[in-house]
Amino acid sequence: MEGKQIPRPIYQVRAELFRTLAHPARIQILELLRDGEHSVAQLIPGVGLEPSHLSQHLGTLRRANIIQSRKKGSSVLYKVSDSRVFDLLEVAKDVIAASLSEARDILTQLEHSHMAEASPASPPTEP
Amino acid sequence: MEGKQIPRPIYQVRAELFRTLAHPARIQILELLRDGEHSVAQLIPGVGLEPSHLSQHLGTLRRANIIQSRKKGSSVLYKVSDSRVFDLLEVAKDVIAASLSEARDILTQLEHSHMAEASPASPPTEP
DNA sequence: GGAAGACTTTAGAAAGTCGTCAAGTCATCA
DNA sequence: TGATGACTTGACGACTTTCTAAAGTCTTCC
Repeated sequence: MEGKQIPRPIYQVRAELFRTLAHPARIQILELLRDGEHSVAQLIPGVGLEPSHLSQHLGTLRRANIIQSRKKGSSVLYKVSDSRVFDLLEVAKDVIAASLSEARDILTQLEHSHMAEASPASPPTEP
Repeated sequence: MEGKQIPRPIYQVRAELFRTLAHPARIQILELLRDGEHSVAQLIPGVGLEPSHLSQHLGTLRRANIIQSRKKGSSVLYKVSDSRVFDLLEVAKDVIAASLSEARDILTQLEHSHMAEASPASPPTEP
C-alpha cells in the first residue's frame, strides 16, 4: 500500500487503456453493460463464453478500473465506472466507418479504372 | 479479386483498432503526426527508437490504415489517414483523467478516515 | 452440517507481440 | 558505377495474452 508509485508517462497509460479494450469479448461486455448493471450470469449468454473465461475478462476490465463489481446475494453485479468509455467505443466505431467508406470509394475507383483493364500498374496492396 | 470476405463482427474490428493503438510508441508517433506530415528521420528523435524498430511500428499503423506514407526523394513521409483518431486519443486522455481524479478522491477519503488510526486493526494471518 | 449455485483463481499449452540485429531495397550523390 | 543515406523486412529469443480445464471461494437453501 505504499504510495511510492513511479508516474508512468501518459503515452504508456493510454496504451494500457487501449490494450485493455483490445479484445472483442471485452468490448462486447462493455456494450452489454451500456444497459446498466448485469450479473455475470446475465452476461454469459451475451458474450457466449464459459464462466471462467468471462470472469478473466471481467478481471482485466476491473483491474483497469473500467468496471466495478459488487456482490448481491450469491451473484456479482458489474457496471462501468465511468460512462466516458462508451464515448471511446463510439469514436472507435466512427473511425472504422470512415476508414471503411474510404476503402469502398477506392475500390469503386479501381473498378472504374479497370473497365478497360489491360495493365495492372501497381496494386496498392500490402503484402 | 472476388474475395468473399467474411464480414468480421464489429466487436472484433474495434478490438483490432484498439490493439493497434495499444503501444506507447505508436501513440507517440500519432501525437507527432498531429502536427502534420513527418519523415521517418524526423520521427526518430521524438520517439527515441532505432530506425528499424520505429519502422515496424509505422508498418503496424499503416496496415491498419491509420496512417499512410508517400515517398519524397529518398525519404518517406507519413501522415494520419483520418483525423478522427486524434479524437480517440483525446477521449482516452479524458477517461484516464477522470479515473485518476476519482482515485485521488478515494485516497483522500482514506487518509482522512485514517487520521486517528494507530493500530493495525487486524493483521491478516498468513494462510 | 452438507449440497448446490455463482463466480474466481490457478495451471499450462498454444499463439501472438516486442525489441534487437543483420540483411535487403530504393533513390541520390560523387 | 559504386558508395551512401533512408528506410523496410526477416529472423529469432524473451515475454505476454488467450483459452481450456480443474480446483477453490463464498452464499444460500435444505
